Amino acid sequence: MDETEIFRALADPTRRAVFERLARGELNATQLREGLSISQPAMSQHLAVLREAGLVAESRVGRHVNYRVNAAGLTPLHQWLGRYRAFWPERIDSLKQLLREMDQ
Amino acid sequence: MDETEIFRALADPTRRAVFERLARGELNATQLREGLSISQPAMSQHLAVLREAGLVAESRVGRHVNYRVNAAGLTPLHQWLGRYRAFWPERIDSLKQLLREMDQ
DNA sequence: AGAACACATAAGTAAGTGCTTATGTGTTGT
DNA sequence: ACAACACATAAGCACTTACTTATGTGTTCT
Repeated sequence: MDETEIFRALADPTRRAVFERLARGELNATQLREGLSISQPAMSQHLAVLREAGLVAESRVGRHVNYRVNAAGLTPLHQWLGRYRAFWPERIDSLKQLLREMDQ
Repeated sequence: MDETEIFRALADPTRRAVFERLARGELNATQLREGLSISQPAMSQHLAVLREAGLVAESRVGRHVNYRVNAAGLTPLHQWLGRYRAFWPERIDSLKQLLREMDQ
C-alpha cells in the first residue's frame, strides 16, 4: 500500500496494461491474458504484485478468480502527485471541467 | 520521458526524497547529499535517472551543477492518473479548495 | 472417483538495479 | 602550472526482477 510498492508495480508496462484493462471492467486471469503474449504463471505473478500494492482486488467465483481495480488503490499516488501542484500542467480547465461533471 | 521511465524513477525512495527537496528549491548535488547518508557517485547516478526521466533539469554554475524540478516532468504521470478519474478518492472537497486557491 | 480446468506457487535463470571504490573531466584559486 | 574541489563515469558486486518450466491446490463435470 505504500508509495514505493505502487510506483514499482506501475513501472512495468505489462502491469499497467493489465490495470488499464481492469479499469474497463472486471476480468479473470485467463481473459486478462488474451492478446498479451504472456504465460499463465507470469500473469499470476503480475496480478500478485498489483494486489500487494493495493491496486487490484480479487474475488473467487467458482474456479475462476475475478480481478478488478481497487478504487482506493490510486489514492496514495494521487496524494503524492497533489504535493507537487506547483508543477502540474497549466491546463487547469480540465480540472474545472471535471468538477462540473462531478457536480451533476 | 515515457511513463515507464517516470514510474521507475519514482519507485526509489531516495529519488523521491531528492525530488521532494528539489521541489522546495534549486540545489546542487552536494547540498542534496546533506542529511541523506549516500555517497557522491550514488547521488550522481540517482540524479541521472531523474534527469533521463525528464523529472529534473540541471544547469552548470561554475564548478557546481544546480538541479531543479522540471515543471513539465510530471505531466505524463498526471495524464496517466487522469485516465482513472473513476477511481480517484472521494474527497473532492480538496479539489474544490484547490480551484478556489487558484482563482485568487 | 477421476479427468479437465483455472489459478497459484516453487525453483531456476538471464537481465537489471543500486551500491561501492577508483578514476576521469571540468572549474577555481594560488 | 598545480592543488583542491564538484561532479560524472567506469567497473565490480550483492540483490532484485521478470521470465521460464514444473508442480501444487481448489473447482467443475461426468
